[in-house]
Amino acid sequence: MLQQMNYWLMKSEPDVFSFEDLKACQQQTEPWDGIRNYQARNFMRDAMKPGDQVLFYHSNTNPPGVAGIAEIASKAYPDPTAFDKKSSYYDPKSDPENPRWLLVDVRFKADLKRYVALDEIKQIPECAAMRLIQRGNRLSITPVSKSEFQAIKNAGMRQA
DNA sequence: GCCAACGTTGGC
DNA sequence: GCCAACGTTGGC
Repeated sequence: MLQQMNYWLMKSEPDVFSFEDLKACQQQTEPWDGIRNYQARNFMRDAMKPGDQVLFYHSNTNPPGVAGIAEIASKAYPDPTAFDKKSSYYDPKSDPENPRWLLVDVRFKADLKRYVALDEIKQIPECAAMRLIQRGNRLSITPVSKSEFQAIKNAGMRQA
């Protein structure tokens, strides 16, 4: 049975974990830990599936933008950093018997020929409704439509 | 580094 | 259950 594929945009600060870092561990998967927002968690828990495609977005950098394509490599499972007192993601209110925070594994999927900066995304007509470009958006994981995903991927595959 | 926007917390 | 205070995000 052919399962419907979903598309996502996931933000990361490249100083912390960049697309190049993900690519460097190409054979392995990377746990997307530290998500401490219920909406983002619920997307992972309720809608993400292995094989879903991801726009890997660099935030808090100049310029912000989509750096490459990743893919979801696992279903959601408890985020161990929530129980690690030494982790900056430690959450004393997360009960190991009933974990509050989840993560998914992510892996490198494909390079783009070039970076697609936020300024350019704002100019793409297909992307006008994206949550990313709405004022005040802070959500680090957002669903994107197939046409939004394709429009950004196509832009990144065109030569600069 | 600034600051607007947003989510969460906790007193009441 | 309201809402002010607070901490965080992220573009600029």
